[in-house]
Amino acid sequence: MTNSMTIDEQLAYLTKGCVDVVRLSELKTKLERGAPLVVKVGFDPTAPDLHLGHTVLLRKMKHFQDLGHRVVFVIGDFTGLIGDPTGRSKTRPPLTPDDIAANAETYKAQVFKVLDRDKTIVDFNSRWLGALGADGMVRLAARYNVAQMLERRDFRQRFDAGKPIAVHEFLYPLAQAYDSVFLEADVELGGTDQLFNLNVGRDIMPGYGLEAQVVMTTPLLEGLDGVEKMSKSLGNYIGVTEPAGEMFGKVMSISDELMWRYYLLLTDESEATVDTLRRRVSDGSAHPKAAKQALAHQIVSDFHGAELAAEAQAAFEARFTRGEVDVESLPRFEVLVPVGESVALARVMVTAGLASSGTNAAQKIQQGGVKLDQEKVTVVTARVDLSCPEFVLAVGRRAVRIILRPLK
RNA sequence: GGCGAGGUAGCGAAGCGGUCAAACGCAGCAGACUGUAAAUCUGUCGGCCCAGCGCCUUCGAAGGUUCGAAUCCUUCCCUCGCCA
Repeated sequence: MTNSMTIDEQLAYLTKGCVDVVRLSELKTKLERGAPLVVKVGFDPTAPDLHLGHTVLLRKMKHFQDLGHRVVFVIGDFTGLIGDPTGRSKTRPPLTPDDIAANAETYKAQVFKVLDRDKTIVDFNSRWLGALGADGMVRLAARYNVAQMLERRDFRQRFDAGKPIAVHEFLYPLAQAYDSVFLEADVELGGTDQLFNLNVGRDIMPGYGLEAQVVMTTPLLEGLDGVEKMSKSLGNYIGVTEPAGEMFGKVMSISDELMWRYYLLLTDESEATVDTLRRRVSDGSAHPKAAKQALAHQIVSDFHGAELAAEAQAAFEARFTRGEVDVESLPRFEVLVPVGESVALARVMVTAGLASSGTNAAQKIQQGGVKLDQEKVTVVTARVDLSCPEFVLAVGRRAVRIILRPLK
């Protein structure tokens, strides 16, 4: 891949999807030298449960690996003590060394689904920041001034509003910057919210006799809703450890518009390729569903391999396009029924989590959304008993397998 | 500490003595349409069941007035503005 690409092609590949590149000319110069670049990226040591939003950055790291560069994955176990003030003021509970080690392992398990394990160096910044000592820290702090710190919007706003800024918060960007000094980074990558911190590294490196690093940021990926950023707490995410079928289905559920963003940020397709496909869809020569399936296939392949991706696609087609139900794969719920008696279907729906209450269940039945073994249920007061001990209960798009067990 | 405004269902926001389980919007859910979606349209959106136009519990909390209160009175709690 490396050999065949011109410098301009490499630049296009590496900057695809990036929001900031400071500066492009410097990146070009570095690439022209032909030597592998040191590409550094810092990560929080907090418990990582990665979703596709995180992989935008990981994928960018991989792009550098593809071109033969050295990627250093820095786990910020030292900076974790400070707590990054970027993500608003949420105090982090201090992590024990055991926690950090465990989290690092979790990272590795997930991160190497995208990154090339053999080309990735994992390091901990306590290794050099811990060794810096108080005097080293003072000398580091001397290289930056308060006016520079206040360029950061977050600090500026709090300063102007008279809200407290703890002194150690200033140390966070500095410590992160020192990571770049120690590693002699050529490039540092991060999310757009990291731009300030990354630039601090740029600023102080020349003072250590180093060439300033190039700073590149990747955008926040929108979640399944297409509006909010992808996040676990908003429930609009696709986790990297999710089963292939889940993942495929979730990708298929995004809007057509959002699909192009995912194409750009979650695949290795070039911008030109994506644009072409987009044009073909809008002029009708390609089907949007086919395009989205191809996207889902690519994404699922990254995490589960092409074979499972193909299976997921086949299952999706069967389930949604042809309306088949794979009984075996449905979640099962057991319901106890007293011998000789019956149970209201509405109650069963609640037990299986298909309705929030009996009233809610009754409404769904009235609205024609409930099917028992493919038969639409129309009677609100329908009951089930042991004469039919097993059936598929479907409510809207969701279906579960109900198994009745005799009680006593 | 002083003055003012307010607390209504997941959120936003009406209601200000009966016809209020509470308008309306958003979110949610179900149906139609479809490509799985989006958009659109329809319905629904406190709970219980023997499903009637039945019953129970709601409008910051506790008391009170009244045949009857989310709506009036009292006390308390909390939030938000403004002044110190």
